[in-house]
This record gives sequence, structure tokens and C-alpha cells, in this order.
Amino acid sequence: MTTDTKTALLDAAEQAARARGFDGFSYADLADAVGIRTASIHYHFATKAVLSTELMRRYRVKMMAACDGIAARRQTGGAQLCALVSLYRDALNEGRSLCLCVALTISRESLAGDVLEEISGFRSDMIDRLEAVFARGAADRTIQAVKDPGGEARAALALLEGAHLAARAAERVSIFDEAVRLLTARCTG
Amino acid sequence: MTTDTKTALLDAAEQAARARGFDGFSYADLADAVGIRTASIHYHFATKAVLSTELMRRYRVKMMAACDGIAARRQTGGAQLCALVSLYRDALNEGRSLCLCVALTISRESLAGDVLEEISGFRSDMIDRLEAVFARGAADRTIQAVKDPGGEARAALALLEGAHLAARAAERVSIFDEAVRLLTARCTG
DNA sequence: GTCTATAGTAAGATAGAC
DNA sequence: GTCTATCTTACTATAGAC
Repeated sequence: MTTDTKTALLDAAEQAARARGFDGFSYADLADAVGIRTASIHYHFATKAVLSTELMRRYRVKMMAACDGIAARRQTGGAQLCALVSLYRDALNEGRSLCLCVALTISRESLAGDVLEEISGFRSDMIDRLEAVFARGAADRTIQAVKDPGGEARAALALLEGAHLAARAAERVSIFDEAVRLLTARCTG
Repeated sequence: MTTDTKTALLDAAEQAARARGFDGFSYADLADAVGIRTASIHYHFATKAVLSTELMRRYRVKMMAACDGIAARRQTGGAQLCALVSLYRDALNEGRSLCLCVALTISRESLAGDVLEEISGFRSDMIDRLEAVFARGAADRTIQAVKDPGGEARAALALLEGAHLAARAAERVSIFDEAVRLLTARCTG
């Protein structure tokens, strides 16, 4: 069974959007990547707005599944936080792509309302996960100096997204590592 | 003396780029804002690449002057850090615009090489300023728990940029405030 | 499902008049 | 310096054949 065209289009669109933003890729890019004509894309996604909604929805589901996997497999708060940092680090793709949520935020004004809802839903889901991780790390003492798990979660998400941005600008993953160094240094086990 | 056209164009371009990204604004937008025709813009800026270089250069100078002003006027590290956070908060414009550096990073692949150099120069200038602030805050004990000023500076810049992004996505400045709350809470005087 | 063909709009940029 | 007029290219999207 080969990958169906719709999935291939979503994959190509995700790569393109994360590398160049919503206004930075076109149906022509996706057509080239998948090997069909631009007109054929409209059979799968009537408009670019529909495509972007499905894209962001899929990304959110995928990332939350990854978070839940980490929560299930790692025992301590500290280990969970390190794994979440690694999840973002891997998403950088050697400094060639951003978190989709970050990439789409800049094109805010070009996006349909339901994409904006997905984006804000993504961020609040992520804050929930991070808050649970910090709370656990405070309880099991594997993350140092946690007094306010909610505040830590909001700061950590901003830190991860900002570190993504700086590393993408320079196309160097080490920039990401340097920005999150103090955070991961607070983790044990 | 009225504002000269070139400056008016740069002002319009800065607002547009910070709100919609490099690929999200066109010469038509600037022409509308300034009240001339698109063709006339080419007299001031031969290409969009030239415009974006001048734009980023001007922004960098302006922001560094603001940082230096803060360093000169505020006595303690803690007060300086709080003022820098406020500088970023004000740049949000009620959640309607981003730091130019953040906005342009997403359109990385559309940008000329010298803009990318300005962007990376901006970030390293900003890290230098932040590092000096954290070092002073450690020395005068107005920023709590500073052990590694360089690491703190890199983390703080990522935090500020990430907080910008989240606040812009939601168009709510309070999102920024929540993300930086733990950082400002470390400051006294 | 994918194609060709095409509509309709918008982009950055240039030439030459005023 | 700014204009009109135009070029070229690219974009999203639609119609209709296969």
C-alpha cells in the first residue's frame, strides 16, 4: 500500500509551512513534491484555508500523542521535562523547520478563524501538559525550585518556541541547546 | 518640515512586516499607507530586498539605542531587566505586532543574505545587553539566583520572543505578562 | 482522481513622460 | 520624485475532458 495522495500532500504542506510559513508556500510547491498538478490538489483540499485547518489539526493531534507517550513512559517530572525539550529539539530538523504553531502565528492575518482556534488550542493543551510535568517534578523533587507550575509551564512554552526561532534563524541547533540549558540543568533523573 | 517619503515608507513597512511577516505585505500596502503609487516606491528602494535590509538595520539601531538608554538611566540590574521586559511588552502593540526580528525569521528563505546577517547581529547584540544586565543583577543582588549570566541572557531572549509570539497569536498582551511573570518576579529594585 | 486549459487577481519590477 | 502604462511571473481557483 503506497501513501495516499492526501497524506502526501499534508506531509509536503507541513514541511513547507514549517520551513517558510503560510504565505511562503504555494500549491505549486506541493504539486512538485507529490508529483501531481496544482489543479488536482483542489480535489483533496478545496481551498488553502481548508488545507491549513486540517494541517494544524493533524499537527496538534500528533504532538499531543507524543506528549502523552512521554507522560506514560517516563517516570519522573524531570525526565518528562527533558523528553519534552528533546521533542522540540527534534522538531527543529537541524534548524530547517519550526513548530507549525510558531510558523503559522506570523501569518495570523492570512488564516481562517478555525486555524487560529486550533493554534490557541494547541498552546493551551501544551501548557496543560507542561504544568502537569512541573507539578510532578516539584512533588518528586526531580525539577529544582518549582514554586508555581502554571507560571513555569507558560514560561517553558515561550522559551521552547523562542529557542526554536533563534535556532531556525541561524540554522544551528546549538542555539536551541544554549537557550534551554538552564532549564534542563534544573532536572534530575 | 513634513516626514520625508522614504521614512514614511520605512515606517509603513515596519508596521506591515511586524504584523504580517515579510511575505505578508506588498508594495501595494505601502503605497496605500503613504499615498503614492507602487512604482514610486522603487525610486526609494530599488527592490524589496533592499527595503528589508534597511528596515532591519534601522530597527536594530533603534532597539539598541533603547537598550543603552535603559542601561544608562536605571541603576540596578533588576530595574534594567524589568525595563527590557517592558520594552518588549510595548513592542507588542496590544498584541498586534511582533519584534521585527521574530517576524522576519519565519520568512528566512525569502530574505537576502545581508538581512539574515542583520537578524543574527541583532540577536547577538541583544544577548550581550542581557548578559551585562544579569551580571549586574547578580553583583548587586537585585536579580535572584543568577549563576550563569550568559545562559540567563540566551534563555531570556528566547523567553521574550516566545512570549511575543504567544501574545500575538491570541492578540492578548496578558499572555505575554503570564509568560514573563516568573522572570520579573526574580527582580527587586 | 488526475488531467489540460484558463480565468482572474496580485505580485515585484521597468520605461519613459511630466 | 511621482506618475501612467506595461511586462513578466506567480498565485488560488474553476470548468470540463478523460
